[in-house]
Amino acid sequence: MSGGFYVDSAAVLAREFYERPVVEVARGLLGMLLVHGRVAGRIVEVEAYTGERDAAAHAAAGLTNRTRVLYGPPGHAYVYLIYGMYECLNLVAEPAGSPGCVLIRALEPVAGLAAMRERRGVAKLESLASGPGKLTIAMGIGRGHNGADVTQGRLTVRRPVDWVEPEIGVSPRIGIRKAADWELRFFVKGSRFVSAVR
DNA sequence: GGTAGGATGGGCT
DNA sequence: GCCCATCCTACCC
Repeated sequence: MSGGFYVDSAAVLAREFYERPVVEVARGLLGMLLVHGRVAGRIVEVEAYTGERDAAAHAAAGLTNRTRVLYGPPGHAYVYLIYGMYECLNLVAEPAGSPGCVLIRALEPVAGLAAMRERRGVAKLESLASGPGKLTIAMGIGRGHNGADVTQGRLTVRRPVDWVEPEIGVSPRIGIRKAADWELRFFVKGSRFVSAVR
């Protein structure tokens, strides 16, 4: 199973998609395809990080070397190392100067399953990309992609031809200590591929 | 089914 | 020096 035609016929999202309030972008990303070369997954879980007033966001530290990408134009990747071992992928939203971003938290594997299984060292479909650290490994995404433009090139987000707005579940964000009660996690209701059911 | 603890390194105070 | 937007293993029901 290649999934090649299904992926290739999906239109790449343009910069305008990302140039909106971050919560709209986060919800809008559910059901879209994250594509890296021949590997692809459907986005089923995301979190919004809303900028400098959001204590859980990296942007709460203001403009630093690390957060520079967040202050740039939307539609770029922000990738950082967490816990010394894992990398997390975010997509920059809102106009330049407004540091909102969306953390991609889980994917349903769609294409390149053999490569995903090899990179992850596990076979079970539900375990390949059901977490922010897992999916970057499965997709072959790392800090080298920090700042990459996801509206063109090898790493893109695309709208599949059969996309319909999914039924969306909402919950607090996972694994944070600050602003822990803000309901900014969005996921595809009923998906077996999310990192947590609620 | 569940959870406690450790691996591991960079960013920021 | 402290704090992490995590994951896996070991161990216990």
